[in-house]
Amino acid sequence: MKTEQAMASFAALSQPTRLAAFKLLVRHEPEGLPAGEIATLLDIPHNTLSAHLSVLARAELVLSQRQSRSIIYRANLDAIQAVIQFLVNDCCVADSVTCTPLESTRSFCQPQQKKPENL
Amino acid sequence: MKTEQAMASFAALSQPTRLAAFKLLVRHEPEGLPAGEIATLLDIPHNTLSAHLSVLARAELVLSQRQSRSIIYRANLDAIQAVIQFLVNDCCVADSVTCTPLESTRSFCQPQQKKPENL
DNA sequence: TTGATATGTCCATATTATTGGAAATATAGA
DNA sequence: TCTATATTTCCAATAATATGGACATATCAA
Repeated sequence: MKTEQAMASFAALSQPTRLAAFKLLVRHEPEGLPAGEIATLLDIPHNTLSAHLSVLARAELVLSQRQSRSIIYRANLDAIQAVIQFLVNDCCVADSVTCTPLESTRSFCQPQQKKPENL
Repeated sequence: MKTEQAMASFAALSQPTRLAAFKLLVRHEPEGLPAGEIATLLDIPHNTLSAHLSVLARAELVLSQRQSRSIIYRANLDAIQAVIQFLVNDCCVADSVTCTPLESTRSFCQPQQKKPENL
């Protein structure tokens, strides 16, 4: 993962509404949630949420797909896994520190059930 | 780890100079580096760095200790480990996702040699 | 006590982020 | 087509953050 993308992810997750939205979407994997329902559940105006979702999307932490009139947002678990790997490999590896090899971080977030094909 | 502290950590790491400073300190574990040397190595004014180090310190990502005229900064590996755990447990755990249990993340950043007593 | 060194604090400026009203765009159904 | 619904974009006000010059504080050595 590039440093720029890691920083974009950190910036995205450093804002309360965005962190709440992301966690909400993680809890609603793999179906996702329409933007309007996220706004309702978090009790914030739809246009404010839209701005926050676009920040999350730019950081690639969420994916979206239009479904009829709604736009369904989903957490990008691969991306958050990459952020975790970045922290382990780029921020956590000191001369005097043993880290588990890169491969073993891959086991962190493995979907149990197949993701739907339509995203 | 509290959500507030996790967000403070994300905010701290989302700024290029601060991320560079933190990574530099990780690479210089466990001796740490004086503030002035960090400023020199990153080529930024000492007062600008001082402001950034105080953000990292407020997020508890770095620890400091005065040593004569210098103030030695060190990366707080326990804190970055806690951030990783936060991501795994709070952001990565969806209904359909298996994560390795909390304990196994502890093995990530284990110092090989004893830390010096004076911090 | 004086001078040099190391770092932090104060402050003003510049930049970026957040917020939400109003209008625009996209879709669906009658 | 017209209307309702879902979401985004535009825009302007406000708030937060970043930057670095000037000054303050802390330490040491002579």
